[in-house]
Amino acid sequence: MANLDQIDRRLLAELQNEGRVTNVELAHRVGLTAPPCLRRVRSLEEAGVIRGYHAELDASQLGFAITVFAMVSLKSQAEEALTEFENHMRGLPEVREVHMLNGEIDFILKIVSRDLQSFQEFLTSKLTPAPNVASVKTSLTIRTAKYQPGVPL
Amino acid sequence: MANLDQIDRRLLAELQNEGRVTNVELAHRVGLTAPPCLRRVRSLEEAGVIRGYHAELDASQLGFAITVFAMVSLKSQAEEALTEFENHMRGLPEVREVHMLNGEIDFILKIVSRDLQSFQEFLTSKLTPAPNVASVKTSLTIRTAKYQPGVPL
DNA sequence: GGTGAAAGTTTTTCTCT
DNA sequence: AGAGAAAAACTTTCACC
Repeated sequence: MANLDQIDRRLLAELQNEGRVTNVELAHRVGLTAPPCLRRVRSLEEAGVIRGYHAELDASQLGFAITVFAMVSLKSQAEEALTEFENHMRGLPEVREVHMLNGEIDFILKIVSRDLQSFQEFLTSKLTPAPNVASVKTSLTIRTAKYQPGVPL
Repeated sequence: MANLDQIDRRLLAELQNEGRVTNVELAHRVGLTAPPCLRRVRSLEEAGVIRGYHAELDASQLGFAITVFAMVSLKSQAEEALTEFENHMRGLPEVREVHMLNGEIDFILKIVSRDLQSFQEFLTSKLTPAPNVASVKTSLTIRTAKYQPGVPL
């Protein structure tokens, strides 16, 4: 775990909220001048504390009306079976997130599709037949009331 | 839904993957010069197709070891009860995502905490006593095998 | 680890097509 | 809408504290 001071934390909080803020503005907000601020950002990127930057897009305006959470149980929980399933999921573009959980459900997936039809097609032809799958329960997202990716800095 | 051509889609795909790419580089990748490329990006921001930019941070390096999915059922599904619950959740920084679902479970929440103790504290003192909550089932994330926020452009 | 100034890029505006 | 040139702003390096 990286050694981070208060300035680093504020800097990361700013970048998490506003990933394209300019370095001068960022420096100003955290009380530094531009060069040391940039050095800190670069070093946080190097260290992998900052994993990358992403534009957040409006799925519905792009024609992706359907967001689904799928709870998946596997037939075997052997490490080999788990990683085979994970690798398979990495190859499916509709599957945006794969989280391995404790308890009854082995994985929760976040799936984004254009419409119900293409989701059903995906479910029956791609997800259910994936290696080791015992059961899949899906829930449609009616609406997303809060979406603040990241950590509560 | 916005009128988007192929150039817009490629541009959005690039920004979703690499949110801090420079405008000149972005222009080059989509086959434009810088000025029209910037005009397109600004207009997509204006239209809300681009909702914002975020740095993706490594939660564990920042001392947030615990990611939990909580499945919440409410006592009432009247719209007023739903929005009251949602508004309450918006005020809790540990709760990063709130998705309303169809079926048995009313909401799925993504919660990020520093450790098990602070999560338990949060669960018993903040989440379970929230207005209208009938039941909460939580699952700890063992590992996240895929995390590609956004849409499959 | 921070500062100030200078050099190199990039963003942004303007004008033209 | 897109292109090229010019102005403004930002990033990045350097020498110094």
